[in-house]
Amino acid sequence: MAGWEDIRAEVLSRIRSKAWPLGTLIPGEEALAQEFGVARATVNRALSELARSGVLERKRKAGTRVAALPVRKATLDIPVIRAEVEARGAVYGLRLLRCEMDAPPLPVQARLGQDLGQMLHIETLHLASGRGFVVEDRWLNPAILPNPLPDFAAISANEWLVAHVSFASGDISFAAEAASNSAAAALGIPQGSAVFVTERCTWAPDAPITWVRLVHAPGYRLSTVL
Amino acid sequence: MAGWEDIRAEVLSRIRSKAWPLGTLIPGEEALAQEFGVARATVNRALSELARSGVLERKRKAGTRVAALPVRKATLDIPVIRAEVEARGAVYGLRLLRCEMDAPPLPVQARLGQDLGQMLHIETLHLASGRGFVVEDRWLNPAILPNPLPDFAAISANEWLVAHVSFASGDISFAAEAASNSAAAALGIPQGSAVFVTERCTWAPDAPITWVRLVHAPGYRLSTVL
DNA sequence: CTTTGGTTTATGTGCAGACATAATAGCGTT
DNA sequence: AACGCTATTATGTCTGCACATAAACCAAAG
Repeated sequence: MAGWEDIRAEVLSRIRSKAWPLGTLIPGEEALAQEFGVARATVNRALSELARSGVLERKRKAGTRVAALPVRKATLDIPVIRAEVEARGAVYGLRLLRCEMDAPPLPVQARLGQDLGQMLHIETLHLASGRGFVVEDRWLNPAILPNPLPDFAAISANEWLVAHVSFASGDISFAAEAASNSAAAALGIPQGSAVFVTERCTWAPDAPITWVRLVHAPGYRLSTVL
Repeated sequence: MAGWEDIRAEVLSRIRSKAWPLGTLIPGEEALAQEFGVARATVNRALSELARSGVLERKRKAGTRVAALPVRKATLDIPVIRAEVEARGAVYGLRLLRCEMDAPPLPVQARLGQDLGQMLHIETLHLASGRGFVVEDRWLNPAILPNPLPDFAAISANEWLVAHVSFASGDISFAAEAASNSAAAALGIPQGSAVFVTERCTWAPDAPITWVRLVHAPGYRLSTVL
């Protein structure tokens, strides 16, 4: 019995054994379906998965070819911070450092693509079993926030947002930086330590929602399987 | 005409509008298919995509529910370094710093899960328009390498491997660290600078292939859309 | 020679029906 | 009450067919 996963495995092994070298045009779905004795839809499913993972490149009419420079596609899980802390077996806690209206700095305005005037600025220290885990520096567009606003000292902005504000698109980026004075102080680490920084920007269909910067405590690793 | 993307959009909007709150069990595929006037397969496709992106959780018999704590899933592309450099409009170059058999340090042995004895140790400096871009520190399992080995001063181990060695599984992780003496020297940056580090470990079906550590020059960002 | 437009063709997606599988819920037994 | 078996049920997948669509190719027109 040949399922789509079997087809995928067989195709993969042909690629890896160089029966179908990099860049080759492989047989069409119809031909493969006949060869494997399955329906074309099954072959389609298998090839689509392989294309999604970057092993194949497919174009209508042009056919399917083995990717010349395979680009591995890894999927990262971006959990809510509380879940991340609890997944490590630690007790989650948070401390609200700041929550006020303010004018965002220029880089933030630039990333949001427009000047929204005053925004809600929230800084939160997330704790794992009492130790600083990550500092969250967030700017929120007040115009799109549903009411009532919660007590951000009790529920993190991070978590409240995913539950109460729909988002349409966004981007995320990761970098290494030297810890700033304030972040280092909040995390209790030497100023200038190498820290892992996540920056995220999310948008509702028509307006920006939030820009957030997470400064992780030293030792943080982001990992996934390939 | 309702395609699976329309169904996906409609389901998403119901979730975001709280018509189906977080954690809710949503109607079965059959019911939705009837409501939308499409085949069950079409609903299945839409719901499967949403589950893949972390918005829904599906279990046989248990039904489909809106994820209680939405875990965003972001897909990152892991290109070959040369492609990454060229995508930035820079000219790619490489310099082989070391290529010799040696005993890997304990942490590497640990990550590979076994002591393989002597391994091939390759250090490469990748250049973008003449400037240091990333230092690659790689340990290769000599037992699984196909012959002949190329001239690693002409083609990077990175690139040669994806083209010549099949891989079955692997993991990847990212962290921020202070630059070591040797890495800082190779990249021409102050020792102790915050650098973005990628560590990857790949396996053939039955034996380890390689462990690699990439130290990126300051300013490197890894980004993707959500 | 270049451009335009139709034809061909491989993939993308749809439908209806069927069986497979996993996991729950309920039943009965000990 | 605890355990294990079975029936139920929602999702997962396959088949075979159909039509839609994008893109390459080729031929005709300018």
